[in-house]
Amino acid sequence: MLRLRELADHLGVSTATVSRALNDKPGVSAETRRKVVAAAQEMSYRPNAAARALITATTRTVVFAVHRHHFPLSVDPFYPGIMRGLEETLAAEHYGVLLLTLSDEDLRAGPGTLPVLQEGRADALVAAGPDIPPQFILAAAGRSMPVILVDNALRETAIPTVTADDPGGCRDATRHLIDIHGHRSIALLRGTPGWVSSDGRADGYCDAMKAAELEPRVVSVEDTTIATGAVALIEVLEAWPDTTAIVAVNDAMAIGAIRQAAKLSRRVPEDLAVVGFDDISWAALSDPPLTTVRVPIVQIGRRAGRVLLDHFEDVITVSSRTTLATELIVRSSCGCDESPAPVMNSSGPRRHETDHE
Amino acid sequence: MLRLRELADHLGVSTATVSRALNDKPGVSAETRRKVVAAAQEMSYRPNAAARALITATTRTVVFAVHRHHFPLSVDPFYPGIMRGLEETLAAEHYGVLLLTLSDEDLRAGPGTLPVLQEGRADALVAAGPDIPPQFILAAAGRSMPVILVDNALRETAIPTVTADDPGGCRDATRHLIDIHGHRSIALLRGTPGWVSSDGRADGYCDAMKAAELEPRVVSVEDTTIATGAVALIEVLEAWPDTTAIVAVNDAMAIGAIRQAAKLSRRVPEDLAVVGFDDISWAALSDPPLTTVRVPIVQIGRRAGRVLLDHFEDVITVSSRTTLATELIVRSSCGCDESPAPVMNSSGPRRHETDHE
DNA sequence: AAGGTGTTCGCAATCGCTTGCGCTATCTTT
DNA sequence: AAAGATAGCGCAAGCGATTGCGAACACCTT
Repeated sequence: MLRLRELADHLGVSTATVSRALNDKPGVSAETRRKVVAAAQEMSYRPNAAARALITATTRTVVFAVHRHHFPLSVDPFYPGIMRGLEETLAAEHYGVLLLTLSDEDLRAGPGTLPVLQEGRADALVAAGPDIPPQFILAAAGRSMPVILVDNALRETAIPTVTADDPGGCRDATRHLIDIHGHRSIALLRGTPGWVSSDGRADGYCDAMKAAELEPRVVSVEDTTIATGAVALIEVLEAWPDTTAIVAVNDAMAIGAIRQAAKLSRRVPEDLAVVGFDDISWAALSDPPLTTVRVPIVQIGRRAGRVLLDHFEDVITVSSRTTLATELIVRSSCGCDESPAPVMNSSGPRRHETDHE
Repeated sequence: MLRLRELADHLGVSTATVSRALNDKPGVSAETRRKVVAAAQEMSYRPNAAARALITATTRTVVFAVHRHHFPLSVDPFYPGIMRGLEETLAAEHYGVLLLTLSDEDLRAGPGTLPVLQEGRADALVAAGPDIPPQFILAAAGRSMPVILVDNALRETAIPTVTADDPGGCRDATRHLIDIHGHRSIALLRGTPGWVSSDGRADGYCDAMKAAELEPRVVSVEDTTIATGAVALIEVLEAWPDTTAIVAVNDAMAIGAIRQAAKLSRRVPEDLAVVGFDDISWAALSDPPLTTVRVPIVQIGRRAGRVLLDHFEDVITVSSRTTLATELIVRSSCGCDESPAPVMNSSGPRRHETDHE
């Protein structure tokens, strides 16, 4: 491998000059800079990352951390999609993304035991998903490593966050059932409380119901899978037999509900309208095709990347909580015969952010 | 951050001794070693990765490269699953895994333009998938960076490889249709020729057919999606209307075929038996549930990790081509009413490998 | 003509760790 | 008892980049 020294000797200048020329630092004449850049290009010189990292204390690497059981999710490549978005935008600036899958053990032991986070191998941590415990996140943030959360949020902290507009998306979906199809008896199938996405979606449902002066009907179950979706539907129909429409906090539960409805010989959407959330790839392929709320998975990752790049560029940000718009994807499981043009989330793209300096 | 120097001063020994003690190098008494290790633990000392990398010319990092459009695949988290397996086993030895998603442009330009591969930021490259062009792989391997291929292979090279037993799996699936269900008119739905997985699976199908003295019926289409599966089925039925069973090279095509069969009012499995390949999460959920061949996704990644670790441990390997066993998962789309115990791939786990030294 | 200002560039220190080599003390051998 | 072998440890030289500081030079200003 060609070293800086050799390039400098070849040009008859000092390493200092070459370094400054290549890094766009002042103190080099335009003429010299041109020559240096040309020679570097010509001889295909690449700076050694380790040497640079040693002195700049910066690695151009960020860690993407996610619960091991959720990468990928059994049913959907949600976090891989986010990671890909992150990698796309960071790679453009020559940053790399390290994957770190966390076992339950790791989460209990905290970030102190993870070499990747401890040996100065990364400049920042992107923690994905609501099941990374706050104490883990705070411990990582405490070690003066920038942390940013995706598909998660922590109240009472200044930790930057990128999420989808869960409340808005679920509000739109619920409203669609109320306004377009005239449903009055709409139940929510939700998962584990405490997860920000589930909570946000539940809030959106309740908002829409209350705005229409309807009584919310909520069933909570552990986990948000096809199996629990089926169970939740049974509970709903026992508690409120007159229910005509279902909002599920994710597509897996919605599909579970649809399958359970078939077993109970309730036709979807004639007897029971169903809408989901996420727009996983199989939503379009279920029978009937599932009306759902698309979350901009890759864009979440991209935006997280942008936030980080701003941070590295010394754009000092006091607080940064980004919410990305969702999109209602209308298919036939809600009773719409043919798909009209997609309806944008009424709240539109939003970014709550306070930039300073 | 605590430096080696400070630890050494604290103990009243030299940095050399501390370094040797911590790295299990000879030249330190058991007693001193004990003390050093204890103090390091106590003061939670972590070596600086950059400094170490600079002198050892080794980074404890490997790159996982995959085509950007395939991470994740639209329908299935195949490569994320492999990456997770890779990360799991490498993390145990304190190695990190960098994700690199390659655009078509990157693939054309070659590895020379990618900072992550050029700046000495990684010790090895794991290239995933059949659509990374040979020239790209060879160029990367040429730069004295170890390369290993997963879900791909290159003839006439010594590049280590980890793949699933595609021929074996497809042979088993085909045999199942012949031996258990007595089918004689079995067609193969296959995708783009040249992709090792597709080719291997097609070979396995042909082998089984020839062994039973049956005429192969093969339809090739571009791409292996639900849509092309449907198209391929139409072609099959036009060419051979008496076909009673279908082998598809992946589950997406199989599901496409099942859906198309429904449109043509052929019942599955009564009029047409269908088997797929991959066992994606939705195979069990399709209607009818899909008989398919499970490929050990995460294990492929794990094995790739092991091969790399061996390499880093200076286990010199002349050639290494690992084939992992698949498993036939019998569900009702092939005509089996209830699922018997899963049938192991008859070829069993195999590893063609020549270790030297 | 002397001094001031500004630009361009090189010297050398530094980042935190590893490791070859040499020194000392202890142990074994003849 | 002298000489050689061995083990344990420290000194100091790197690894390949970045960067503060001063030197050299050109160009103005008084």
